[in-house]
Amino acid sequence: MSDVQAVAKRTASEKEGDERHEIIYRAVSDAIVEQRLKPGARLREDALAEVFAISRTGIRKILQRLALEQLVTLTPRRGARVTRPTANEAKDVFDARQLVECGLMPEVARRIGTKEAAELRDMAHRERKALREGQQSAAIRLSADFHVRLAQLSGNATLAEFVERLCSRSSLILAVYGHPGHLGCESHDHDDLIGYLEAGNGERARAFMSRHLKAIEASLSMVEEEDDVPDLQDIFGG
Amino acid sequence: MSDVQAVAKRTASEKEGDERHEIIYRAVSDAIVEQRLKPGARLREDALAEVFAISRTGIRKILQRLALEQLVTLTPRRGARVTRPTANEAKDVFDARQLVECGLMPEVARRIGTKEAAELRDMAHRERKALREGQQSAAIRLSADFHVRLAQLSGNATLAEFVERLCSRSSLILAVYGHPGHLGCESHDHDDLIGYLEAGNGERARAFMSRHLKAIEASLSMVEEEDDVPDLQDIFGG
DNA sequence: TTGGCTAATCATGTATACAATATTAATCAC
DNA sequence: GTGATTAATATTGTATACATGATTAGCCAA
Repeated sequence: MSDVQAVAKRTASEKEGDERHEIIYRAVSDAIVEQRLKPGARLREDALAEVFAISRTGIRKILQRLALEQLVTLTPRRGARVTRPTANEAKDVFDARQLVECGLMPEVARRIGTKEAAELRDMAHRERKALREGQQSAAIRLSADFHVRLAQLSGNATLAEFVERLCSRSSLILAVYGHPGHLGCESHDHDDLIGYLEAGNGERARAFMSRHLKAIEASLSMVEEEDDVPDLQDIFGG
Repeated sequence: MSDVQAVAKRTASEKEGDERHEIIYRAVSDAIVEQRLKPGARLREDALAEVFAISRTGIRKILQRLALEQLVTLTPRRGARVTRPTANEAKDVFDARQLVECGLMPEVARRIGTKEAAELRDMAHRERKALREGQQSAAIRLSADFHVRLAQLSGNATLAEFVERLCSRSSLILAVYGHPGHLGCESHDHDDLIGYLEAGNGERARAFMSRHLKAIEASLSMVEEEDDVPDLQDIFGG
């Protein structure tokens, strides 16, 4: 039995039965966000059902949830694949982040305390460490978690959940359009941001977050790779 | 069979088979948004399965989708009910609308054309008509649709979908905390807004939308009714 | 009547069986 | 060898059966 199975079963017996689904959902979701499952990867129901030792019924429920969060794409009778975001979707996601994440900064600056700031600093620290040590997946996750935690500090659960979705999708976007090895967020950006927030300077934090997000978006190479019916004439010079 | 034929056939079958679920989903979703199904109403799987003549499997899929959109609340082993939003959730939803809908106005003002403005005017017109004629459900739907259509005009599908969710939840909030007969949106607000947008005055539109949303929120009576263990001493004067 | 116990009923959670469809492999004609 | 046609295989879609847990009803005792 794999680790994932063991964890799922143990927790199931300890907690209530419904918790198992949540764990499996997180396992798949994490794998996608951390880019261990890459965009375009096929997710067969049977295979997942075997890996997690539950029936296809439970897997389908989880796949549908992931589909509504736009992490996987469900094509009727052709199954599930990890979503490959289009250039348009990427633009929408980053525009949305500009509007929401920047808009939240003043409120976060008002609410943040020394404890929360310390927690954020710790996350930023671990992110840099993961980057230095070449732990790509951990770094990606910590970067996304940082932005989500920030949004949660606004106290608005609805907006925080929305930001969480946007960050997950951003991870997919980076996987498709980002340069390998280059994570979206610059090393010290997050630390600088915490400084402005802790100083209560909401407007400064807002402006910095705006630049931060623009920098990430600018680092992408937005070329739609057309993997269906490539024009050979065009490629090999007709 | 050629590729083109295969694609054509697949697309055809998609429209047939999967469309039924979508129709049923809309039927339930509409009933909730239009307040024909009121917050707290029980949604039994068997009953729904019988009404729509499909098996419980399909119903569960739909209920789970509605649960993720927070229109229904799924309690393990106790089934589904139309969500009864808390006061906190209501505040979060309207704060989110302030941030997002207002933030979109400048872009909408830039993009709106005469055709789009006419469409919006027609919706506003039909909304007023429905209100006059006492068609509560129709008025609620048209009001929500107006806000959603507006968000769609921004060109950002991600944000538009988010606004759609917020408007659906707002309908639930109005059902619980609103005064009966008094719809959230004032009669001529929507028309005024279109005027600002068509004039290309994004900032004016933004400010107006802000006041508009604040007015709706202010019209609510935010008293959490405790339906479990009501204090009889308190109620009947101890 | 109130309180607590047990049994019966009902509703949901899960797995599995079967049907429908897509994909792949094999065959044949040109 | 290329292309088309058919057979096979694989994979998802749907319904149903059974298990599990919740609610209600009935009963008896205090």
